[in-house]
Amino acid sequence: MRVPERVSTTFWRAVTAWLLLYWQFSTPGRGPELPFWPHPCMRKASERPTATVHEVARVAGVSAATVSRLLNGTAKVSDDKRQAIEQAIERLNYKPNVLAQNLKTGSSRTVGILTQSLASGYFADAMAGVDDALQGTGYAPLIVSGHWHADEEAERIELLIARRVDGLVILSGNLEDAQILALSEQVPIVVFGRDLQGPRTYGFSLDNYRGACDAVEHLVAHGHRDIAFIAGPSDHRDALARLAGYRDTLAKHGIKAQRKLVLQGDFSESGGLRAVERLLASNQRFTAIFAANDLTAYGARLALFRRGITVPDEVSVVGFDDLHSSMYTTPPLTTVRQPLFDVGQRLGRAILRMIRQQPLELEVPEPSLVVRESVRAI
Amino acid sequence: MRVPERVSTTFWRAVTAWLLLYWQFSTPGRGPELPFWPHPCMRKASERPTATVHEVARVAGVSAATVSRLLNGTAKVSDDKRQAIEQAIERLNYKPNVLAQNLKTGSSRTVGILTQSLASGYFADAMAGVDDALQGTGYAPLIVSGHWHADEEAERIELLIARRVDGLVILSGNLEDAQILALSEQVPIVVFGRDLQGPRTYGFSLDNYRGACDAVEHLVAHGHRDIAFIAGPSDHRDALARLAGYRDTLAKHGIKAQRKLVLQGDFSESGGLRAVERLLASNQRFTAIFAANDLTAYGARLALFRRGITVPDEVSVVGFDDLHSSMYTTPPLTTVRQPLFDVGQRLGRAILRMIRQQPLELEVPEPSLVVRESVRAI
DNA sequence: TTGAAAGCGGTACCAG
DNA sequence: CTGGTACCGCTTTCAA
Repeated sequence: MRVPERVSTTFWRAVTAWLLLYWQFSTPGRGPELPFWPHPCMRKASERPTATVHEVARVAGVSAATVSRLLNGTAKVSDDKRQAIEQAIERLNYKPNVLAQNLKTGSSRTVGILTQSLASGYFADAMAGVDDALQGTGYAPLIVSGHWHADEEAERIELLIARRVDGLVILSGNLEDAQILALSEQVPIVVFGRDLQGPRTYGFSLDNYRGACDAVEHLVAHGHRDIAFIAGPSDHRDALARLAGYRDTLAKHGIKAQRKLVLQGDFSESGGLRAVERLLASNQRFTAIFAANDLTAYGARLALFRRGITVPDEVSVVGFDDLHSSMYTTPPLTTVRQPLFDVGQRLGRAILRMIRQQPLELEVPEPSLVVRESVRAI
Repeated sequence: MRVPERVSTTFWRAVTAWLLLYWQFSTPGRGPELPFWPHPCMRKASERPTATVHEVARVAGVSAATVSRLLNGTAKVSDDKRQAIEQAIERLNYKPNVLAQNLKTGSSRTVGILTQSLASGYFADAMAGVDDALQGTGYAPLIVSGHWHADEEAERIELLIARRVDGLVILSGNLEDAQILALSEQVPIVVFGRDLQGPRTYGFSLDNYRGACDAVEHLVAHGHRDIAFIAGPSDHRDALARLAGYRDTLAKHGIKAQRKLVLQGDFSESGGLRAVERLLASNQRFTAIFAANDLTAYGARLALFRRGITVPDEVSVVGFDDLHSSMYTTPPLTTVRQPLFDVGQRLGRAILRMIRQQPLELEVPEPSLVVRESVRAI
C-alpha cells in the first residue's frame, strides 16, 4: 500500500480539528467555563465573505467600473443603472474592501499619531482633539506611543510609515528636528511642542514662557515674593521655557532669584512631592510654589498636607497645564491652562489639509491663567 | 486654429501650480510666517517611491516569488540567492508594502479597540495594557471611541470592520450582548465589562460586587455604620454591582439601609460634588462615604472641603478604581483597585490568541482594596 | 529550491 | 455615459 504523496488538505484539516478537540477536553484545568474553541474548518459556514464589485456588477448587469464610479462619484451614471447597482449592493450587503482600495490608491486613509504616553491626561486630551477633527473624514487615527524615548519614537514612526499612514501627528517627544524633517520626505507631518517649518512639516508649540510669566505675575500681584519653583526635566524644552518665564518675571519685579527656591522635579507627582520635602528641609522661607506642571503641583500639595501646611492659607500653589482633575483638587488648583483638546483639533485639521495638499491656515492658541482657589493674597 | 480635445495633464498641472502660487502670495493675511505650500508637481523629486519585490528580484537576479519566500520564511532559499537578495534589499532600501500584503492575505494585522473615552484615565490604562500586549507582534491597535453611546459604538465598530481589523477589543459600553455576538460572526471579539461567551467571543469583567463588599467591610471594620453611597449611572452594570455590594454588606452586618444615604451620582466629579451637597442638605447623619468610583470620590471630597469638613477626621471616604491620581489626593484615597493595565494586557493577549486560533487560557484578575489615608476608625 | 503566473478587490485610463 | 483592461505590490499555487 502506498501513501499518496500529497495528502489532501481536507484530511489534515480534519486531523487538526480533532487534535484541537482532544486537547481541549484533555487539558487539566480547562474546565467547561472556558470557551470551546472551534477549529476554523468547522466555522466556514459562519464566515460570510463580503461580495466584491464584480459580483455586484454581475448582479446589476453592469461592469465593475461602473459600480466603482457610482460609489466614488467619479462620473455620472445613468439612473436605471444606478438603481440596479444600488439594489444589488443592498441585496449582497456589499461593503467595499478598504484594503483593496488602499492598495490601489496607495493611501491607507489613516493618520498616525505619536504620543508619549497612552495613559496621560495631558496627551489624552490632545489625542481626543485629533480624533475629533478626523471624525467623519474617512481618516482613522493609528495611535502609537514613544514613552519619551527618542529611539522608541523613531521605531514607532517607522511602523506607522510601513503601514503607509497618509500623515503623521507628533505630540512632543525627544526626536531631533532634523530627524523629523527627514521623515517628512516620506509623509507630511505636523508636530506639537516645537516650532518647525518645512515643505511638508508644520510644528507649533504653546507659549510656555508667556504662561509661566502670567503665573508668576499672578503670584506677585498677590503679594508673594518668596516663590519657589519646581522645575521639569532639564532636557524638556517646555520645562525650560517655564523656568525662564519664572526667572524673568521675578527679575522684572526686582525680586532677587534665590537658588534654593528652584527645585528639580520631573513633571510627576512624586517629583513634586520630593521637591517640596527638600524645600522644607532647607528651611528656606517661601510663601508660594509654582509647579512646572499640574502633576508636580499635586505632589507638592500632598507634601504640604503631610506637614500640616494648609493651601492657600499658609502657602499658595500654582500649576501648569490645567488637567481635568485640577478643578477638583482641594483646594481647586490655580493653573495655566493649555487648551490641549483645541490644539489636537488644530493638529488634526492641519494634517488633513496637508494630506489634501491644501494650504494651511493656522493660528496658535494661547495658554491662559485660570484662577481658582490655591492662591491667597498676603 | 483648433483646440486639442484632450489637453495634456502636464499643462493642467502647470496651471494649478501657478494658481496655487498666486493664491499664496495674493491672499491678505498670509504673511511669510505661514509655510509655503508647494504644488505636488513641484515635489515629485522628493517622493522616493519605495522599491517593490519585483525590483529587488530583478536586482538580485531571482524571481519575486523567491524574494517573498525569503522574507516570510515560507520556504528554503539557497545561500547564494539569499545573499543576493539581502544585498538588493539593502541597496534599494526595500520595505514591504503592508497595504499589498494586507490585500493579499486578507488581514490588516490590526486590532480594533473600542473605548468609551480617549481622555479617561480609566480606559487609558486598559488601552495601554492592550498596546503593551500587542507590542512586537506585528499587530497595531486602531483605537476608536464610542462615548458611552450604543449607536456611536455600533457605528465605530462598523468602521473598524470595514477596515478589516483582525480582532476587536471592546472596553465596556452600552451595546447589547446580542449585538456583540452578532458582530462576532465577522470578527473575533474580546470584551471587558461583561461576562460573555461565544464561539468567537470572550468577555469578562472584574468582580465589582466583591470589590464593593470589601470597601464597605473596611468601613464597617473601622466602626462606621452610617455609610453614604454615591451611586453610578443606573444603567451601568458595574455601578449596579457596586450598589448591590454596598447594600448586601450593610445587611450582612445588620445595619439598616437608609434610603437617604444612597445618592445618585454619574461617575463624574461634579456628580459626586452635587451628591454630597444634597446629602449635607438632608441633615442625615453619616460618618463615611463610599463613592462608586474615584472621580465621584474626588467631587465628594471637594464638597466636604468647601464645608470645612475634614477627611478622614470627620468623614471617611472610600473610592473605586484606583486611578493614578488617587495616590496624590489629600489625603491619599483609600479605594478599590482595578488592575486595568493588567486587564488590558490580558485582553490583548486573548485577542491575539483568538486571531491565531489558539485556545484561550484566561484567569480573571481580582479587584483589591488599597488602604491609604482617607478612612479613620471611629 | 525555484520561476511563471494567477489572482486578492478595486480604480482609472482608454476607446467608443 | 459605459465596458474592457491594465495594474497597484504581494503571496501562493503549480510545475519544473
